[in-house]
Amino acid sequence: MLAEQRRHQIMLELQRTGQARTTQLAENFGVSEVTIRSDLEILDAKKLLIKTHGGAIALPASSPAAAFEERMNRNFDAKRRIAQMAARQIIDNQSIVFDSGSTLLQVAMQMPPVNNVVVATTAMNIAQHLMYRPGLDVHMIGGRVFPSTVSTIVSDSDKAVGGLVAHQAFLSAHAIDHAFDVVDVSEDIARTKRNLVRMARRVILVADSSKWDIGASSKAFSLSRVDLIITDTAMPHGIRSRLDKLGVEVRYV
Amino acid sequence: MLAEQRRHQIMLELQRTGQARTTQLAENFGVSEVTIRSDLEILDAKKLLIKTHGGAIALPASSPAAAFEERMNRNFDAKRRIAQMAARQIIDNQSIVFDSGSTLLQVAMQMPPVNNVVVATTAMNIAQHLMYRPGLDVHMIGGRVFPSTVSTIVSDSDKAVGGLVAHQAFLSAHAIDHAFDVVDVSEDIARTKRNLVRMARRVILVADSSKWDIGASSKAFSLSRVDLIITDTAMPHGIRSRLDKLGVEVRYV
DNA sequence: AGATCAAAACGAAAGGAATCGAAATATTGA
DNA sequence: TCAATATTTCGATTCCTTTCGTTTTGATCT
Repeated sequence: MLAEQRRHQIMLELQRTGQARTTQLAENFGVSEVTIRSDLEILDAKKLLIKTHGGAIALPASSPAAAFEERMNRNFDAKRRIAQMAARQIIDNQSIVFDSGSTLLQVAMQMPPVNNVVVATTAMNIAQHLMYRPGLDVHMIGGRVFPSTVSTIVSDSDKAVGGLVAHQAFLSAHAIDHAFDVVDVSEDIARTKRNLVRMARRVILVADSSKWDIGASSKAFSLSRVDLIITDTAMPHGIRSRLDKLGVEVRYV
Repeated sequence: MLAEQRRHQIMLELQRTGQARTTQLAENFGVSEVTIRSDLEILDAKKLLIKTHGGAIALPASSPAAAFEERMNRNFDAKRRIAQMAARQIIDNQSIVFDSGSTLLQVAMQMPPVNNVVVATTAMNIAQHLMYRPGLDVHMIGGRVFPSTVSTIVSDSDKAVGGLVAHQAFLSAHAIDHAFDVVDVSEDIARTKRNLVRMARRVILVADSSKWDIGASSKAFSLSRVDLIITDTAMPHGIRSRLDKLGVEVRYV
Protein backbone atom coordinates (compact mmCIF):
# COMPACT_ATOMS: atom_id res chain seq x y z
CA MET A 1 0.00 0.00 0.00
CA LEU A 2 1.26 3.45 -0.90
CA ALA A 3 1.89 5.96 1.84
CA GLU A 4 -0.60 8.40 0.37
CA GLN A 5 -3.25 5.73 0.26
CA ARG A 6 -2.67 4.90 3.90
CA ARG A 7 -3.09 8.54 4.88
CA HIS A 8 -6.33 8.66 3.01
CA GLN A 9 -7.53 5.62 4.94
CA ILE A 10 -6.55 7.29 8.19
CA MET A 11 -8.73 10.26 7.27
CA LEU A 12 -11.65 7.94 6.54
CA GLU A 13 -11.27 6.23 9.90
CA LEU A 14 -11.11 9.62 11.57
CA GLN A 15 -14.27 10.82 9.90
CA ARG A 16 -16.03 7.65 10.93
CA THR A 17 -15.17 7.60 14.60
CA GLY A 18 -13.80 11.07 15.32
CA GLN A 19 -10.55 9.70 16.69
CA ALA A 20 -7.69 7.35 15.89
CA ARG A 21 -4.94 5.84 18.04
CA THR A 22 -1.39 5.47 16.87
CA THR A 23 -1.06 1.94 18.21
CA GLN A 24 -4.17 0.65 16.51
CA LEU A 25 -3.43 2.31 13.18
CA ALA A 26 0.08 0.83 13.15
CA GLU A 27 -1.35 -2.58 13.79
CA ASN A 28 -4.11 -2.26 11.19
CA PHE A 29 -1.78 -1.14 8.42
CA GLY A 30 1.11 -3.36 9.44
CA VAL A 31 3.61 -0.53 9.76
CA SER A 32 5.56 0.86 12.67
CA GLU A 33 4.16 3.46 15.01
CA VAL A 34 6.83 5.89 13.91
CA THR A 35 5.45 5.73 10.40
CA ILE A 36 1.94 6.41 11.61
CA ARG A 37 3.18 9.30 13.67
CA SER A 38 4.84 10.85 10.64
CA ASP A 39 1.60 10.39 8.72
CA LEU A 40 -0.32 12.15 11.45
CA GLU A 41 2.23 14.90 11.53
CA ILE A 42 1.84 15.47 7.78
CA LEU A 43 -1.96 15.46 8.01
CA ASP A 44 -1.83 17.81 10.97
CA ALA A 45 0.35 20.22 9.01
CA LYS A 46 -2.28 20.16 6.26
CA LYS A 47 -4.93 21.02 8.88
CA LEU A 48 -6.82 17.84 8.12
CA LEU A 49 -6.73 16.59 11.69
CA ILE A 50 -5.36 17.47 15.10
CA LYS A 51 -2.49 15.38 16.37
CA THR A 52 -2.56 14.57 20.05
CA HIS A 53 -0.68 12.40 22.45
CA GLY A 54 -1.70 8.84 21.62
CA GLY A 55 -3.13 9.53 18.19
CA ALA A 56 -5.29 12.19 16.59
CA ILE A 57 -8.78 13.66 16.72
CA ALA A 58 -10.96 15.01 13.93
CA LEU A 59 -11.29 18.70 13.30
CA PRO A 60 -14.40 20.42 14.68
CA ALA A 61 -17.36 19.41 12.49
CA SER A 62 -17.69 21.17 9.16
CA SER A 63 -21.10 22.82 9.06
CA PRO A 64 -22.68 24.72 6.17
CA ALA A 65 -21.27 27.73 7.95
CA ALA A 66 -17.83 26.21 7.44
CA ALA A 67 -18.52 25.88 3.72
CA PHE A 68 -19.11 29.61 3.65
CA GLU A 69 -15.86 30.11 5.50
CA GLU A 70 -14.09 28.19 2.78
CA ARG A 71 -15.50 30.41 0.06
CA MET A 72 -14.37 33.31 2.21
CA ASN A 73 -10.80 32.12 1.98
CA ARG A 74 -10.75 31.51 -1.74
CA ASN A 75 -8.83 34.31 -3.43
CA PHE A 76 -8.67 35.84 0.01
CA ASP A 77 -5.89 38.36 -0.57
CA ALA A 78 -7.56 39.99 -3.56
CA LYS A 79 -10.87 40.11 -1.71
CA ARG A 80 -9.27 41.78 1.26
CA ARG A 81 -7.65 44.47 -0.84
CA ILE A 82 -10.86 45.06 -2.77
CA ALA A 83 -12.79 45.25 0.49
CA GLN A 84 -10.37 47.76 1.94
CA MET A 85 -10.85 50.08 -1.01
CA ALA A 86 -14.62 49.65 -0.92
CA ALA A 87 -14.83 50.30 2.82
CA ARG A 88 -13.12 53.64 2.31
CA GLN A 89 -16.11 54.81 0.25
CA ILE A 90 -18.25 54.86 3.37
CA ILE A 91 -18.50 58.18 5.17
CA ASP A 92 -20.61 59.69 7.95
CA ASN A 93 -24.31 60.53 7.64
CA GLN A 94 -24.94 58.16 4.76
CA SER A 95 -27.36 55.35 4.15
CA ILE A 96 -25.91 52.27 2.55
CA VAL A 97 -27.23 49.06 1.04
CA PHE A 98 -25.22 45.84 1.26
CA ASP A 99 -25.72 42.86 -0.99
CA SER A 100 -24.65 39.44 0.32
CA GLY A 101 -21.46 37.53 -0.39
CA SER A 102 -18.05 36.84 1.04
CA THR A 103 -16.41 39.95 -0.42
CA LEU A 104 -19.08 42.20 1.04
CA LEU A 105 -18.77 40.56 4.42
CA GLN A 106 -15.13 41.57 4.19
CA VAL A 107 -16.18 45.11 3.36
CA ALA A 108 -18.43 45.19 6.40
CA MET A 109 -15.68 43.89 8.63
CA GLN A 110 -13.21 46.47 7.35
CA MET A 111 -15.58 49.38 7.66
CA PRO A 112 -13.95 52.30 9.48
CA PRO A 113 -15.60 53.85 12.55
CA VAL A 114 -18.46 56.06 11.38
CA ASN A 115 -21.26 58.18 12.78
CA ASN A 116 -24.93 58.20 11.92
CA VAL A 117 -24.78 55.64 9.14
CA VAL A 118 -27.78 53.53 8.20
CA VAL A 119 -26.99 50.12 6.76
CA ALA A 120 -29.60 47.95 5.06
CA THR A 121 -28.63 44.46 3.99
CA THR A 122 -30.03 41.14 2.85
CA ALA A 123 -27.12 39.23 4.38
CA MET A 124 -27.65 37.91 7.88
CA ASN A 125 -23.97 37.47 8.55
CA ILE A 126 -23.28 41.08 7.60
CA ALA A 127 -26.12 42.27 9.82
CA GLN A 128 -24.77 40.26 12.71
CA HIS A 129 -21.28 41.63 12.25
CA LEU A 130 -22.40 45.23 12.12
CA MET A 131 -25.14 45.30 14.72
CA TYR A 132 -22.79 45.69 17.67
CA ARG A 133 -20.93 48.62 16.19
CA PRO A 134 -21.66 52.12 17.50
CA GLY A 135 -22.71 54.83 15.08
CA LEU A 136 -24.56 52.33 12.94
CA ASP A 137 -28.24 51.64 12.48
CA VAL A 138 -28.59 48.21 10.91
CA HIS A 139 -31.67 47.12 9.00
CA MET A 140 -32.27 43.59 7.88
CA ILE A 141 -34.14 43.47 4.58
CA GLY A 142 -36.80 40.82 4.91
CA GLY A 143 -37.60 38.01 2.52
CA ARG A 144 -37.30 34.31 1.91
CA VAL A 145 -34.03 33.00 3.29
CA PHE A 146 -31.57 31.54 0.83
CA PRO A 147 -29.30 29.08 2.65
CA SER A 148 -26.19 29.05 0.49
CA THR A 149 -25.58 32.77 0.89
CA VAL A 150 -27.23 33.15 4.33
CA SER A 151 -29.27 35.99 2.92
CA THR A 152 -32.77 36.94 1.92
CA ILE A 153 -34.49 37.13 -1.46
CA VAL A 154 -36.11 40.51 -2.03
CA SER A 155 -39.23 40.42 -4.16
CA ASP A 156 -40.28 44.02 -3.87
CA SER A 157 -37.83 46.86 -3.32
CA ASP A 158 -40.56 49.41 -2.56
CA LYS A 159 -41.64 47.59 0.56
CA ALA A 160 -38.10 46.89 1.76
CA VAL A 161 -37.02 49.27 4.51
CA GLY A 162 -40.04 51.47 3.89
CA GLY A 163 -38.89 52.65 0.48
CA LEU A 164 -35.48 53.81 1.68
CA VAL A 165 -33.38 55.54 -0.95
CA ALA A 166 -29.77 54.98 -0.07
CA HIS A 167 -26.73 57.03 -0.97
CA GLN A 168 -24.74 54.00 -2.01
CA ALA A 169 -25.33 50.34 -2.74
CA PHE A 170 -22.51 47.78 -2.55
CA LEU A 171 -23.14 44.88 -4.88
CA SER A 172 -21.21 41.68 -5.47
CA ALA A 173 -21.30 39.48 -8.53
CA HIS A 174 -21.53 35.74 -8.95
CA ALA A 175 -20.18 36.29 -12.46
CA ILE A 176 -19.87 38.91 -15.17
CA ASP A 177 -20.48 37.65 -18.67
CA HIS A 178 -19.04 38.60 -22.05
CA ALA A 179 -21.68 41.28 -22.63
CA PHE A 180 -20.68 42.97 -19.34
CA ASP A 181 -23.84 41.97 -17.56
CA VAL A 182 -23.77 40.92 -13.93
CA VAL A 183 -25.32 37.45 -13.95
CA ASP A 184 -26.25 34.91 -11.32
CA VAL A 185 -27.42 31.33 -10.93
CA SER A 186 -31.11 32.00 -10.36
CA GLU A 187 -33.72 34.54 -11.29
CA ASP A 188 -34.55 34.99 -7.61
CA ILE A 189 -31.09 36.20 -6.80
CA ALA A 190 -30.85 38.28 -9.96
CA ARG A 191 -34.10 40.02 -9.08
CA THR A 192 -32.83 40.69 -5.60
CA LYS A 193 -29.72 42.37 -6.95
CA ARG A 194 -31.81 44.41 -9.38
CA ASN A 195 -33.94 45.60 -6.50
CA LEU A 196 -30.94 46.56 -4.42
CA VAL A 197 -29.49 48.52 -7.32
CA ARG A 198 -32.77 50.38 -7.65
CA MET A 199 -32.63 51.40 -3.99
CA ALA A 200 -29.49 53.52 -4.28
CA ARG A 201 -28.30 56.60 -6.12
CA ARG A 202 -24.73 55.32 -6.49
CA VAL A 203 -23.84 51.70 -7.22
CA ILE A 204 -20.47 50.17 -6.33
CA LEU A 205 -19.61 46.71 -7.61
CA VAL A 206 -16.92 44.57 -5.98
CA ALA A 207 -15.66 41.66 -8.06
CA ASP A 208 -12.34 39.85 -7.85
CA SER A 209 -10.67 38.68 -11.05
CA SER A 210 -12.14 35.18 -10.93
CA LYS A 211 -15.58 36.54 -11.74
CA TRP A 212 -14.90 37.94 -15.19
CA ASP A 213 -15.99 36.53 -18.54
CA ILE A 214 -18.07 33.74 -17.04
CA GLY A 215 -21.65 33.03 -17.99
CA ALA A 216 -24.67 32.20 -15.85
CA SER A 217 -28.38 31.80 -16.45
CA SER A 218 -30.01 34.96 -15.12
CA LYS A 219 -29.10 38.56 -15.81
CA ALA A 220 -29.24 40.88 -12.82
CA PHE A 221 -28.17 44.24 -14.26
CA SER A 222 -25.80 45.78 -16.73
CA LEU A 223 -22.39 47.17 -15.84
CA SER A 224 -23.45 50.46 -17.39
CA ARG A 225 -25.76 50.92 -14.39
CA VAL A 226 -22.72 50.80 -12.09
CA ASP A 227 -20.91 53.93 -10.94
CA LEU A 228 -17.73 52.38 -9.54
CA ILE A 229 -16.16 48.96 -10.06
CA ILE A 230 -13.50 47.73 -7.65
CA THR A 231 -11.56 44.71 -8.84
CA ASP A 232 -8.02 43.32 -8.97
CA THR A 233 -5.55 43.27 -11.82
CA ALA A 234 -5.35 39.52 -12.43
CA MET A 235 -8.24 39.31 -14.85
CA PRO A 236 -8.37 37.51 -18.23
CA HIS A 237 -6.57 39.19 -21.15
CA GLY A 238 -8.58 41.63 -23.20
CA ILE A 239 -11.13 42.34 -20.50
CA ARG A 240 -9.24 45.22 -19.01
CA SER A 241 -8.90 47.27 -22.20
CA ARG A 242 -12.56 46.75 -23.04
CA LEU A 243 -13.49 47.69 -19.50
CA ASP A 244 -11.57 50.94 -19.66
CA LYS A 245 -13.52 51.96 -22.76
CA LEU A 246 -16.84 51.41 -21.00
CA GLY A 247 -16.94 54.83 -19.35
CA VAL A 248 -17.50 53.42 -15.86
CA GLU A 249 -14.96 54.33 -13.18
CA VAL A 250 -12.83 51.28 -12.41
CA ARG A 251 -10.28 50.90 -9.61
CA TYR A 252 -7.73 48.12 -9.68
CA VAL A 253 -6.20 47.09 -6.35
CA MET B 1 -10.36 7.83 24.94
CA LEU B 2 -7.55 10.24 24.20
CA ALA B 3 -6.67 12.84 26.80
CA GLU B 4 -7.25 15.71 24.41
CA GLN B 5 -10.66 14.38 23.51
CA ARG B 6 -11.62 14.16 27.15
CA ARG B 7 -10.70 17.81 27.66
CA HIS B 8 -12.80 18.74 24.70
CA GLN B 9 -15.74 16.89 26.21
CA ILE B 10 -15.24 18.70 29.49
CA MET B 11 -15.50 22.00 27.63
CA LEU B 12 -18.73 20.87 25.96
CA GLU B 13 -20.23 19.89 29.29
CA LEU B 14 -19.18 23.23 30.69
CA GLN B 15 -20.76 25.14 27.85
CA ARG B 16 -23.98 23.24 28.29
CA THR B 17 -24.44 23.60 32.02
CA GLY B 18 -22.00 26.33 32.99
CA GLN B 19 -20.27 24.13 35.55
CA ALA B 20 -18.69 20.75 36.13
CA ARG B 21 -17.76 18.76 39.23
CA THR B 22 -14.47 16.92 39.55
CA THR B 23 -16.05 13.83 41.11
CA GLN B 24 -18.68 13.44 38.44
CA LEU B 25 -16.27 14.02 35.58
CA ALA B 26 -13.86 11.43 36.97
CA GLU B 27 -16.69 8.93 37.23
CA ASN B 28 -18.06 9.68 33.75
CA PHE B 29 -14.72 9.31 32.03
CA GLY B 30 -13.47 6.46 34.20
CA VAL B 31 -10.29 8.19 35.31
CA SER B 32 -9.01 9.34 38.67
CA GLU B 33 -9.94 12.69 40.13
CA VAL B 34 -6.31 13.73 40.02
CA THR B 35 -6.39 13.32 36.25
CA ILE B 36 -9.50 15.46 35.98
CA ARG B 37 -7.92 18.08 38.19
CA SER B 38 -4.88 18.21 35.94
CA ASP B 39 -7.17 18.55 32.93
CA LEU B 40 -8.96 21.44 34.59
CA GLU B 41 -5.64 23.01 35.48
CA ILE B 42 -4.50 22.81 31.84
CA LEU B 43 -7.78 24.27 30.56
CA ASP B 44 -7.64 26.98 33.20
CA ALA B 45 -4.11 27.89 32.10
CA LYS B 46 -5.47 28.23 28.57
CA LYS B 47 -8.17 30.57 29.91
CA LEU B 48 -10.91 28.27 28.69
CA LEU B 49 -12.51 27.88 32.09
CA ILE B 50 -12.07 28.85 35.72
CA LYS B 51 -10.99 26.16 38.13
CA THR B 52 -12.76 26.22 41.48
CA HIS B 53 -12.95 24.09 44.57
CA GLY B 54 -14.96 21.02 43.58
CA GLY B 55 -14.66 21.48 39.85
CA ALA B 56 -14.77 24.33 37.38
CA ILE B 57 -17.10 27.00 36.03
CA ALA B 58 -17.41 28.50 32.58
CA LEU B 59 -15.77 31.82 31.84
CA PRO B 60 -17.87 34.88 32.59
CA ALA B 61 -19.80 36.03 29.54
CA SER B 62 -18.00 38.82 27.73
CA SER B 63 -19.49 39.37 24.28
CA PRO B 64 -23.16 40.04 23.57
CA ALA B 65 -23.24 36.67 21.85
CA ALA B 66 -22.01 35.06 25.04
CA ALA B 67 -24.67 36.91 26.99
CA PHE B 68 -27.26 35.26 24.79
CA GLU B 69 -25.65 31.88 25.40
CA GLU B 70 -25.92 32.47 29.10
CA ARG B 71 -29.59 33.31 28.86
CA MET B 72 -29.96 30.14 26.83
CA ASN B 73 -28.56 28.06 29.66
CA ARG B 74 -30.44 29.77 32.46
CA ASN B 75 -33.30 27.55 33.53
CA PHE B 76 -32.18 25.30 30.68
CA ASP B 77 -34.09 22.18 31.65
CA ALA B 78 -37.44 23.89 31.96
CA LYS B 79 -36.92 25.67 28.65
CA ARG B 80 -36.09 22.41 26.95
CA ARG B 81 -39.23 20.72 28.23
CA ILE B 82 -41.37 23.69 27.29
CA ALA B 83 -39.79 23.77 23.86
CA GLN B 84 -40.47 20.08 23.33
CA MET B 85 -44.14 20.54 24.04
CA ALA B 86 -44.32 23.62 21.83
CA ALA B 87 -42.56 21.94 18.93
CA ARG B 88 -45.20 19.24 18.95
CA GLN B 89 -47.82 21.83 17.99
CA ILE B 90 -46.24 22.18 14.57
CA ILE B 91 -47.74 20.02 11.83
CA ASP B 92 -47.49 19.76 8.04
CA ASN B 93 -48.90 22.34 5.60
CA GLN B 94 -48.94 25.18 8.12
CA SER B 95 -47.52 28.64 8.22
CA ILE B 96 -45.90 29.68 11.47
CA VAL B 97 -44.56 32.86 13.01
CA PHE B 98 -41.65 32.76 15.45
CA ASP B 99 -40.81 35.54 17.86
CA SER B 100 -37.20 35.80 19.09
CA GLY B 101 -35.72 34.54 22.32
CA SER B 102 -33.78 31.66 23.79
CA THR B 103 -36.82 29.49 24.45
CA LEU B 104 -38.05 29.88 20.89
CA LEU B 105 -34.63 29.03 19.53
CA GLN B 106 -35.00 25.81 21.49
CA VAL B 107 -38.42 25.26 19.93
CA ALA B 108 -36.93 25.71 16.47
CA MET B 109 -34.13 23.29 17.23
CA GLN B 110 -36.54 20.67 18.52
CA MET B 111 -38.95 20.98 15.64
CA PRO B 112 -39.85 17.55 14.23
CA PRO B 113 -39.39 16.79 10.51
CA VAL B 114 -42.25 18.42 8.60
CA ASN B 115 -43.45 18.99 5.05
CA ASN B 116 -44.55 22.18 3.35
CA VAL B 117 -44.27 24.45 6.37
CA VAL B 118 -43.67 28.17 6.03
CA VAL B 119 -41.81 29.80 8.89
CA ALA B 120 -41.58 33.55 9.33
CA THR B 121 -39.40 34.93 12.10
CA THR B 122 -37.76 38.08 13.39
CA ALA B 123 -34.89 36.12 14.94
CA MET B 124 -31.79 35.73 12.83
CA ASN B 125 -30.48 32.82 14.85
CA ILE B 126 -33.76 30.93 14.40
CA ALA B 127 -33.73 31.63 10.66
CA GLN B 128 -30.18 30.38 10.41
CA HIS B 129 -31.00 27.21 12.29
CA LEU B 130 -34.03 26.36 10.19
CA MET B 131 -32.89 27.38 6.73
CA TYR B 132 -31.01 24.15 6.07
CA ARG B 133 -33.93 21.91 6.97
CA PRO B 134 -35.89 20.24 4.19
CA GLY B 135 -39.65 20.76 4.01
CA LEU B 136 -39.32 24.28 5.35
CA ASP B 137 -39.62 27.65 3.68
CA VAL B 138 -38.00 30.22 5.94
CA HIS B 139 -38.82 33.91 5.78
CA MET B 140 -36.87 36.55 7.61
CA ILE B 141 -39.10 39.41 8.71
CA GLY B 142 -37.24 42.61 7.96
CA GLY B 143 -36.65 45.56 10.23
CA ARG B 144 -34.13 47.38 12.35
CA VAL B 145 -31.78 44.91 13.99
CA PHE B 146 -31.80 44.73 17.75
CA PRO B 147 -28.45 43.41 18.97
CA SER B 148 -29.30 41.91 22.35
CA THR B 149 -31.84 39.50 20.91
CA VAL B 150 -30.25 39.13 17.44
CA SER B 151 -33.61 39.95 15.95
CA THR B 152 -35.50 42.61 14.06
CA ILE B 153 -37.98 45.23 15.18
CA VAL B 154 -41.18 45.12 13.15
CA SER B 155 -42.87 48.44 12.67
CA ASP B 156 -45.65 47.38 10.35
CA SER B 157 -47.13 43.90 10.31
CA ASP B 158 -49.04 44.47 7.06
CA LYS B 159 -45.89 44.88 5.06
CA ALA B 160 -44.05 41.99 6.74
CA VAL B 161 -44.04 38.86 4.57
CA GLY B 162 -46.57 40.35 2.19
CA GLY B 163 -49.42 40.36 4.68
CA LEU B 164 -49.07 36.68 5.52
CA VAL B 165 -51.73 35.33 7.84
CA ALA B 166 -50.19 32.42 9.72
CA HIS B 167 -51.88 29.48 11.35
CA GLN B 168 -49.88 29.82 14.52
CA ALA B 169 -47.59 32.34 16.17
CA PHE B 170 -45.10 31.31 18.84
CA LEU B 171 -44.37 34.17 21.22
CA SER B 172 -41.99 34.45 24.12
CA ALA B 173 -42.19 36.85 27.03
CA HIS B 174 -39.61 38.98 28.72
CA ALA B 175 -41.99 39.11 31.66
CA ILE B 176 -45.65 38.75 32.58
CA ASP B 177 -46.92 41.28 35.06
CA HIS B 178 -49.50 41.11 37.83
CA ALA B 179 -52.33 42.10 35.46
CA PHE B 180 -51.48 39.15 33.19
CA ASP B 181 -50.08 41.35 30.46
CA VAL B 182 -47.01 40.30 28.51
CA VAL B 183 -44.59 43.17 29.04
CA ASP B 184 -41.13 44.02 27.75
CA VAL B 185 -38.30 46.47 28.24
CA SER B 186 -39.02 48.77 25.32
CA GLU B 187 -41.94 49.96 23.29
CA ASP B 188 -40.14 48.86 20.11
CA ILE B 189 -40.06 45.26 21.21
CA ALA B 190 -43.56 45.38 22.61
CA ARG B 191 -44.86 46.72 19.30
CA THR B 192 -43.03 43.96 17.47
CA LYS B 193 -44.71 41.30 19.59
CA ARG B 194 -48.10 42.95 19.08
CA ASN B 195 -47.55 42.83 15.35
CA LEU B 196 -46.56 39.19 15.41
CA VAL B 197 -49.65 38.32 17.43
CA ARG B 198 -51.78 40.11 14.86
CA MET B 199 -50.29 38.00 12.08
CA ALA B 200 -51.63 34.66 13.32
CA ARG B 201 -54.97 33.02 14.02
CA ARG B 202 -53.67 31.04 16.98
CA VAL B 203 -51.20 32.39 19.51
CA ILE B 204 -48.97 30.16 21.62
CA LEU B 205 -46.96 31.68 24.46
CA VAL B 206 -43.90 29.95 25.90
CA ALA B 207 -42.75 31.23 29.29
CA ASP B 208 -40.75 29.46 31.95
CA SER B 209 -41.54 30.03 35.59
CA SER B 210 -38.99 32.82 36.06
CA LYS B 211 -41.07 35.16 33.92
CA TRP B 212 -44.17 35.38 36.05
CA ASP B 213 -45.33 38.28 38.20
CA ILE B 214 -42.55 40.61 37.08
CA GLY B 215 -43.10 44.11 35.81
CA ALA B 216 -41.61 45.95 32.86
CA SER B 217 -42.23 49.25 31.18
CA SER B 218 -44.08 48.46 27.97
CA LYS B 219 -47.16 46.33 27.49
CA ALA B 220 -47.11 44.07 24.43
CA PHE B 221 -50.42 42.24 24.65
CA SER B 222 -52.80 40.69 27.14
CA LEU B 223 -52.79 37.01 28.06
CA SER B 224 -56.46 36.89 27.07
CA ARG B 225 -55.32 37.20 23.46
CA VAL B 226 -53.33 33.96 23.83
CA ASP B 227 -54.80 30.58 22.89
CA LEU B 228 -52.25 28.30 24.56
CA ILE B 229 -49.69 28.95 27.29
CA ILE B 230 -46.85 26.48 27.82
CA THR B 231 -44.97 26.92 31.09
CA ASP B 232 -43.44 24.89 33.89
CA THR B 233 -44.78 24.17 37.35
CA ALA B 234 -42.23 26.08 39.44
CA MET B 235 -44.00 29.41 39.35
CA PRO B 236 -44.72 31.77 42.26
CA HIS B 237 -47.54 30.77 44.61
CA GLY B 238 -50.98 32.01 43.75
CA ILE B 239 -50.26 32.53 40.08
CA ARG B 240 -51.26 29.07 39.05
CA SER B 241 -54.75 29.16 40.54
CA ARG B 242 -55.43 32.61 39.07
CA LEU B 243 -54.11 31.39 35.74
CA ASP B 244 -56.42 28.40 35.67
CA LYS B 245 -59.42 30.71 36.13
CA LEU B 246 -58.42 32.81 33.14
CA GLY B 247 -60.05 30.58 30.55
CA VAL B 248 -56.90 30.22 28.47
CA GLU B 249 -55.58 26.71 27.90
CA VAL B 250 -52.42 26.22 29.95
CA ARG B 251 -50.02 23.27 29.79
CA TYR B 252 -47.52 22.66 32.56
CA VAL B 253 -44.46 20.59 31.71
C1' DA C 1 -23.39 34.28 65.52
C1' DG C 2 -19.20 31.61 66.51
C1' DA C 3 -16.78 27.17 67.53
C1' DT C 4 -16.19 22.44 66.26
C1' DC C 5 -15.68 18.45 63.54
C1' DA C 6 -15.98 15.05 59.83
C1' DA C 7 -16.26 14.50 54.98
C1' DA C 8 -14.81 16.04 50.74
C1' DA C 9 -11.50 18.01 47.92
C1' DC C 10 -6.95 19.43 47.38
C1' DG C 11 -1.76 19.70 46.01
C1' DA C 12 2.61 17.47 45.84
C1' DA C 13 5.35 13.61 45.05
C1' DA C 14 6.57 9.17 43.28
C1' DG C 15 6.40 5.53 40.08
C1' DG C 16 4.96 2.71 36.08
C1' DA C 17 3.22 2.29 31.46
C1' DA C 18 2.50 4.23 27.18
C1' DT C 19 3.97 7.34 23.89
C1' DC C 20 7.03 10.40 21.73
C1' DG C 21 10.97 12.65 18.93
C1' DA C 22 15.41 12.32 16.85
C1' DA C 23 18.84 10.00 14.53
C1' DA C 24 20.90 6.25 12.46
C1' DT C 25 19.88 2.36 9.53
C1' DA C 26 17.38 -0.59 6.25
C1' DT C 27 14.22 -1.22 2.33
C1' DT C 28 11.93 -0.13 -1.82
C1' DG C 29 11.17 1.41 -6.54
C1' DA C 30 12.21 4.19 -10.56
C1' DT D 1 22.30 5.12 -7.99
C1' DC D 2 19.18 8.30 -5.87
C1' DA D 3 15.23 9.63 -3.34
C1' DA D 4 11.38 8.35 -0.88
C1' DT D 5 9.77 5.48 2.64
C1' DA D 6 9.95 2.62 6.61
C1' DT D 7 12.28 0.59 10.65
C1' DT D 8 15.00 0.10 14.89
C1' DT D 9 16.87 2.05 18.89
C1' DC D 10 16.98 4.89 22.92
C1' DG D 11 16.56 8.64 26.03
C1' DA D 12 12.81 12.13 27.05
C1' DT D 13 8.10 13.20 27.76
C1' DT D 14 3.37 12.54 28.80
C1' DC D 15 -0.28 10.41 31.04
C1' DC D 16 -2.38 8.33 34.79
C1' DT D 17 -2.57 6.27 39.25
C1' DT D 18 -1.70 5.70 44.23
C1' DT D 19 -0.41 7.63 48.54
C1' DC D 20 -0.29 11.04 52.11
C1' DG D 21 -0.56 15.17 54.60
C1' DT D 22 -3.19 19.72 54.18
C1' DT D 23 -7.05 22.82 53.19
C1' DT D 24 -11.83 23.79 52.34
C1' DT D 25 -16.57 23.08 53.03
C1' DG D 26 -20.79 22.51 55.21
C1' DA D 27 -23.39 20.67 58.98
C1' DT D 28 -23.93 20.55 63.94
C1' DC D 29 -23.63 22.25 68.39
C1' DT D 30 -23.30 25.63 71.61
